Amino acid sequence: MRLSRSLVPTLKETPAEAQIASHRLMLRAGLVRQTAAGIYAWLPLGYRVLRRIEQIVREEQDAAGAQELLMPTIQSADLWRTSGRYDAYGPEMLRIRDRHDREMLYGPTNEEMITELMRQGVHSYRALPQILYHIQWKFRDEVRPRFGVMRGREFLMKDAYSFDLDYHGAVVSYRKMMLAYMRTFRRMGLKAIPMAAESGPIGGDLSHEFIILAPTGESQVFYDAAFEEIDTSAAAFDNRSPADLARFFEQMTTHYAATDEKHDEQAWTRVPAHKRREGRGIEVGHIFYFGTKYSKPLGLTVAGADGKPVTPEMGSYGVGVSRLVGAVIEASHDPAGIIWPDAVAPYRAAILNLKVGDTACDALCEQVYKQLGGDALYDDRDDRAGVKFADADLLGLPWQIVVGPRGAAAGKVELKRRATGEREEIAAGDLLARIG
RNA sequence: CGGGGCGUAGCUCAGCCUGGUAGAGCAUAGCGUUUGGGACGCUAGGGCCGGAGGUUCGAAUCCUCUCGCCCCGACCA
Repeated sequence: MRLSRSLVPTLKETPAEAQIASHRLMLRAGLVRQTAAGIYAWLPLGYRVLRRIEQIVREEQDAAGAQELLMPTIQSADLWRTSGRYDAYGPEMLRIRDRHDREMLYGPTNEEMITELMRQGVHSYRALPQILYHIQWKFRDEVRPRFGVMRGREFLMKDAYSFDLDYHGAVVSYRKMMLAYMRTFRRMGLKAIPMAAESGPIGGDLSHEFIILAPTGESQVFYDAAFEEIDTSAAAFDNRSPADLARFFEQMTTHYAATDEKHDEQAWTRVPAHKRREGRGIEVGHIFYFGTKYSKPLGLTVAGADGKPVTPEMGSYGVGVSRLVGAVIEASHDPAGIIWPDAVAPYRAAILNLKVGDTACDALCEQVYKQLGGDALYDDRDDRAGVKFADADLLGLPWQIVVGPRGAAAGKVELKRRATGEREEIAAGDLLARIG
């Protein structure tokens, strides 16, 4: 992407409304623009990040055996009346009417719809278990949207739903998703800790919030350092093995972890002092088991092995995809700007042409840009070098390739690692090998 | 939904109290000088002062209503 012909409106000054680092940086780096309270347009650079995060979520869902589908944003009120939630949900649900005065709503979640789809298409115990998910925009009419995309009214969410024949099956699905979540967040360079959450009327211990650690997070969190040592890789746990999943779940739930709201001082003192960790956290995921809460009222049954109807046990699993963009920034930035983890960066590198119009500079930049196969943001603006350095730090791509008249003639560039600030001068020909 | 605040140029804001020619910095465009960490000079463009009503000879400024947005609290991926 050539910066001179791109919609990347960077701002030197901070817009007045931005209170937290990620919101400020997303606006300043030209990733998003607010279009209404809690509603954002994703500009080209921000959209690339959103898509990369979405793709990681998708790959880990697929790896867990979940099937992707896509349900609509608009739903009919009748469906929600069947579960009793049309009235129960309250003003947070955006209700609309079409031209025939039919009552519709902009979906805040999809339990009813997925259950109805299963009811229509699945009739035998042989078809279970299944986990289905989609990545779709949701709308929740928050009383007070804030913190940019961290708490927007319209947001992109991955929501998965599991259907099992019995409680034991549901537990396996639950653990499978928990493992997928740990892998998902790790791939984005985030440290996530599952913390026990309110499980609602069903009870039990099957509800966890995933909190990622970030210095500017909303809530104070307390956890056992043992979490940092758990290897969640595919080699450590096979997600097709119930025994592995049980072992994984055991490790995830025996150590202490709680947000300030649920912090238990007595349990905390039982954690060895050198293992106690405190920090700030952001909730980026929530999983829970809720039995037949929706399958029952919506009449979802399958024929069991004995021919008798069985009402499947369900669970649902959410990840705030658009929130993750903000969360990643909260976890990874410095005073100069964003520091994208390699896995989610919109481009691998920024190319800074320090003297546009200089034959050697221009030629070398073009050559490097071509070498990177377009996976670079080429700052070819006819501007002061200072602006380019400042913007490059603000945009936070993993690598900065500085091409100036001094080195260009000799085919040399300066390579800077954004995260560490390390610089080295290398031959342009060695670039690809160096930044792999 | 309770409490507080703000709407003036693309952005940050001054002007309002005490009514009288709509401003600054940054950004943008042109020319020139510049070019290794947010340059300098000159010039130019850009405003229904959120909207409607009222008071007044005259309203960005005073009054009423309205819309939008932000912050604190209760709630949430």
